[in-house]
Amino acid sequence: MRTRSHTAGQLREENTGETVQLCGWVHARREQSSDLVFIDLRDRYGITQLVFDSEDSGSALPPKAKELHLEDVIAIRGQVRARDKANTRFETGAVEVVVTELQVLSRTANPPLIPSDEKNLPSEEIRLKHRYLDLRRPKMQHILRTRHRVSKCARDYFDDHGFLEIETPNLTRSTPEGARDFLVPSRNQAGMWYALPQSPQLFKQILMVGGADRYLQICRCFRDEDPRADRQVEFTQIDCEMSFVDRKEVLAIMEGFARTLWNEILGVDLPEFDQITYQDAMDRFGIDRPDTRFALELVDVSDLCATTDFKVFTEALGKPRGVVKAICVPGGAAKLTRKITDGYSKFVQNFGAGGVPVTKVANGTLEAGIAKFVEPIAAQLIERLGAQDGDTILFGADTYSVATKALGELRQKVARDMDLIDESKWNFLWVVDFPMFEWDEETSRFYAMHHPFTAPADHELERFMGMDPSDTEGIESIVSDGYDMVCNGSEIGGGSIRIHQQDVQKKVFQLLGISEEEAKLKFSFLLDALGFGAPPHGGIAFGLDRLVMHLTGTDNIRDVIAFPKSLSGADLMCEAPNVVDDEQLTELHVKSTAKPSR
RNA sequence: GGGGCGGUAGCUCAAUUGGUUAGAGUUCCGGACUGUCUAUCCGGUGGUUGCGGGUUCGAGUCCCGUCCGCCUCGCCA
Repeated sequence: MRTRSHTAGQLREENTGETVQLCGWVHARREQSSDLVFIDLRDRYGITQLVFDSEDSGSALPPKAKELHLEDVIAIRGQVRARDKANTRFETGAVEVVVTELQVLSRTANPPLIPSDEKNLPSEEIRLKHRYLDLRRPKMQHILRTRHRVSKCARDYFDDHGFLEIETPNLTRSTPEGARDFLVPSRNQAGMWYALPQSPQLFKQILMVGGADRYLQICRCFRDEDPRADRQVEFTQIDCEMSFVDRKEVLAIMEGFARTLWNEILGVDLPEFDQITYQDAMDRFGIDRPDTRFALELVDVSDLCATTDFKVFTEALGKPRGVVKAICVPGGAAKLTRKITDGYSKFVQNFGAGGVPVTKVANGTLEAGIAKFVEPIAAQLIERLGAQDGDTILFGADTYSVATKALGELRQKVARDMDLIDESKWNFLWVVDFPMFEWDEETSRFYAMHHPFTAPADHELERFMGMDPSDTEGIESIVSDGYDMVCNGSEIGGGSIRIHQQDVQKKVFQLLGISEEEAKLKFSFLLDALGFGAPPHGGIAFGLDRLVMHLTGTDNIRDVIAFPKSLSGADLMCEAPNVVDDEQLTELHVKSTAKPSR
């Protein structure tokens, strides 16, 4: 007995009287007496109650049932019977199966994780180590199923729109820029290395040159950087690219995908996505992926504060690109205690700011905190912020980038503290008009904000091609044709219209300080391809893991990956990474320089 | 690489100011009970307090080091 006639989620009242055969795990055991035992049988499809009853079956089955442990694997034969009182927790709750035959297919040791115990979820360390037990939990089964449905929805939607699914290599070459690569030594070519792809970016562009026209791939990407709650070293993209399109057309297709997905999985009809420019997002929200489920917008009050004698403000405004910005927190006076706002000062220090000057609105003017310093501009501040009695005003004063970033992060923290986030909302938006380049202080050079293959916006092309590499202000101001899809403050997709002209691509390399020789050495395949008739093209990559996180309501990326890695990049179940034999290393022409400590 | 939190029974947690034999729930083991719903009731087993040092009459508790997990800054074109 190792096959089944039905799954554990299948039986209904109309099956009453049928003789059935079921297989699965012992989810719960309720021993009513030595002659009456209930077992909840679980498989991927659901849970069915089994009854072992000596009166009904006339057999000695109940004593055998008593020997069953949670998570034993069993097969049973029995008769479906309607129940007097249905159990509404299970889809099969209207019936039960009176067992006449029982076979234990597999015993279990005392498990460190009990899938039916929803109250005492073991530590994540144990969940990861015994992943096969964790995956049995109904919640994890739901996530796995949702992830499958998202992949299927992507394939169906893009197939409907003419996209071809095409695979690209996982063993590829390392290219400069971007994240740290995972490397694979070559056996055949001593001293040479493959790199695992950070994304199939160049391959998908070359597929466009190859005439694929519309491409889709659900592909694994690898970036050897420290993980976060929403980031893994190994993650999955829904990667798309289209030929002969402009930004408008790409956004329409991709927005259509997100809308289809949310409808398919959640039954939610999303409204048309808002668009916001990068500059606007930074000015108003202090972040390039604003969460618009709440207001608390950043307001520039530099001009007002310049007239005060408050040293924190005047010193900030004396810096290059110095600003003073403020957030008005409605009703903050009652909830944001001195202790909390002191904590905010500490919080923003994580982002390089000195602290958070605070004041409150009362009786139509400002009181407490830095009120005495801003007294002369109190009326104007209140008016510009639209503040009312009982509000708290939080300031950020520093260079534009520091003040903006600190207040942007603070804005989100305050929203959580004040419970201002409506969790039922789905606020999607496109962030557009990113800068092409970003200055890096440490290395004193420009980097591509998105990646070096992003095209300048159409109206910028002439200015871009004439740009002098020494004109840092000019370079910084060039707007690209890149875009991000943002959902509730989380970036779920990003892409751009790509460069399809060789001379434009060469100009990007020039402005990035990549010499012609280096460009030829590292990117000749791309430059060559662009020289043989490349169609205008653009695309996007969605973070599949993050989409599933949103659709299943988890804030932990490990929950949506069957076999995820810990923060140190370890697979706690199979214990990767691990040592290898010396012979393997020799064959690969590799010698470790690690100290033999462990 | 930096900052923070955590590691005590198979699992989830507790243990006062450093002080008696490290407790409870659950799993597991044994028993009672014929309609349970993660059943209930009675009894029992179960501990290298992550690991290594140190301080002390005495350390789960304090100190130093180290490993692991989580959150986070840097990083993530």
